[in-house]
Amino acid sequence: MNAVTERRAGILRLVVREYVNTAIPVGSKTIRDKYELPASAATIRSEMQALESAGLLTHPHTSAGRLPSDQGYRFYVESLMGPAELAPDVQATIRHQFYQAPPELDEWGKLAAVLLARSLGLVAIVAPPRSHDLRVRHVELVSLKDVLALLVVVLHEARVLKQLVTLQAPADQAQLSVAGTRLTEQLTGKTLSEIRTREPLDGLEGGIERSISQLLLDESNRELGAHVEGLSGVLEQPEFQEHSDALVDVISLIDSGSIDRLMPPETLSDGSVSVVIGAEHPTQEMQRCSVVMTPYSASSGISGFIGVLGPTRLEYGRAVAGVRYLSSLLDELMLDVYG
Amino acid sequence: MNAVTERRAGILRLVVREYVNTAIPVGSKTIRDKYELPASAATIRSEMQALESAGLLTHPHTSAGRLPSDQGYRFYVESLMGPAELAPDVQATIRHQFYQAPPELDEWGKLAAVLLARSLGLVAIVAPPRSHDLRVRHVELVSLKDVLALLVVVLHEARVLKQLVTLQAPADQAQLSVAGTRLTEQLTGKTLSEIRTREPLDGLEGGIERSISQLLLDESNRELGAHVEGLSGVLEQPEFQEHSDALVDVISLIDSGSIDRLMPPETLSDGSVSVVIGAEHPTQEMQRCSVVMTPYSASSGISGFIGVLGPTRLEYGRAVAGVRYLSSLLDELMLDVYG
DNA sequence: CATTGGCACTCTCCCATTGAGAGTGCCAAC
DNA sequence: GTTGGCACTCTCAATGGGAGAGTGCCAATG
Repeated sequence: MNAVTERRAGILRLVVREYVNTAIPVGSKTIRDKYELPASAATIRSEMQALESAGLLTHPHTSAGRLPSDQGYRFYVESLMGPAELAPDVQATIRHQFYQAPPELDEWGKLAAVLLARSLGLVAIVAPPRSHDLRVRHVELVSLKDVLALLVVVLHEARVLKQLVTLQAPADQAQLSVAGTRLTEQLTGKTLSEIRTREPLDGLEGGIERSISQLLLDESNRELGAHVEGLSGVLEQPEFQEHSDALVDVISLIDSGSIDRLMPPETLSDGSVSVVIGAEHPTQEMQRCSVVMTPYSASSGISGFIGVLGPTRLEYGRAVAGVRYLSSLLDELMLDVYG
Repeated sequence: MNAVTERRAGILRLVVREYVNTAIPVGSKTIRDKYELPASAATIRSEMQALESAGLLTHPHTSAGRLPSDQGYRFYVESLMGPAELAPDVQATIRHQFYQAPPELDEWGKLAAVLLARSLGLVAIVAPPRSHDLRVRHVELVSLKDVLALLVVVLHEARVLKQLVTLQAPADQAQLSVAGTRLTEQLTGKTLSEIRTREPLDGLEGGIERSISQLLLDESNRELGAHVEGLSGVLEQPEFQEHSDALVDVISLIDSGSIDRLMPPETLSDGSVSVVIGAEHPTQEMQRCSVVMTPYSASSGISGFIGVLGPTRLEYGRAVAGVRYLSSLLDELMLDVYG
């Protein structure tokens, strides 16, 4: 009775396509006229009833067209959507833009977010990876004036941390350079915990060593500076024109920086693109939205992720393709540079 | 006839206060009952008529209460609001928070934006100052692997720039350190234009020198990373619940990063807090909003600015007080550290 | 037995009407 | 100049068709 036959699947696919494009509940007649099915409206109606009793379509009210339920979208994503790949020329264009940009993790992340947001008209979020343990590569001290100096620490993935430090006693640039070299020798390759369990240095270098510990600690606790783009695009979606309360909730989440409630890490499956549809989302305020996301650069430490967010009525195929391609591109770029 | 007498000014002040609190057009009776004026509703009505013919009040429609026009707000801000200062204990609390934060321009900016946005329920924007000419203080090279190295340039205001560079020939850390020292000697205190007019170096150092020029150029062209906070707060304002199109326009501007169209520099008067009300704003999309902002740290180069943005119906007194205090605090902090 | 045309039914959306309420504008009286 | 009174205007919310779209169901058909 409510088994999903070939034809029903075809109709579901058409309903999803049509509804995603128009945002208007789609009726049996529309589908017949527009896609020239070899069946009458009545037949399609009864098929739609079957799809509805299978939980894949819904009714806003008794006499309106059908639209996909969360499970309907789920079925579409799993079985009907087909493989999602960007066209080769699009891939080339995107790749070109990345190789033009300055080779900075932050720049890439921003570019990825902008491209995703623009092309899909959705909110795009790119969170940079965090190294689980920060490893010192180089230490440098620059004298600013009398007892004030700038401490610059270069980490293994070419990240640069800096902090103003106040010295116990005045020191000139020559002394500071020597101290920097000494500290680099002592600390290269060490993590925070390794530095802490060492025999502490004394004098000028001891003070700087403590500053470095503090700096590493601060950095590992710092909230990741995720890139969020495309708010304005999603504002124009009809679903948010009407239920503006839903939108306010989501913007509040974005605004308050609770990225992990927008794109909860637990829904990230093993390295592939995951799709979270409507009520599947663990966060209450997000249950009118869908999220398409994937981790990247999981090679070392905590991986970052890249994803898009929009109303459940979104183009899953294009979203998955875009997210997948950009994540693989980021992986590749990072591998090139940070090895 | 339409001269603004003492009493009329008092009534205007009350209308502004009442309307700012309630967002409901205020009628003659409301004002009389709530503030116990020694005059009847009819008298107040005729006074309000005078204020309206002077262009300070408006009518949404024939039989509704009055609300301030842009010029009404302007008059309020100029003449009725009184001096705007934060209470001393509030000042102390804020100051305390700043001295607890890490001494980083970026951290301060963010904190300022968060505090302003929270306390006023408005969008707060803090744009960091840009040095007109970037002056090199220190150059450092860190070897990453074979021909890949990290170039770190410290500027005069303790800003740190970094860039990955590919060397023409492999070099070990010792060679790179020597090159860094040489470059530091050669370039300390120089600006981009000064570097360019120098006799260029050759070999390894020549390549790095070109990278430094490029890095300085990129940095001076980079759009300033302004902090924007409090979007969600302003979403709840009743004016945006209704005319959500106006909101969309503003969010689009914020989202697209056109900070200078939100808070146009030309409206910044000489170092004091400026208030831009509704249609006074040069940007079309902003003419339903007001902006309260001020520059800070104008001592050297291009100053940053700090400001808030909301519907014209905003608490000008508190906004001016908050913006003024935070800008002076930022000035003070920057003077302490960057002298 | 799946498919089809036909037809009543239901629900939304739009529009006009209505009445209550709030506030004004004006006038005559003080 | 100030006041009370009163008619007037406009919004807002509720009401009630009427048109339109789409369904649900049934009986007829191949």
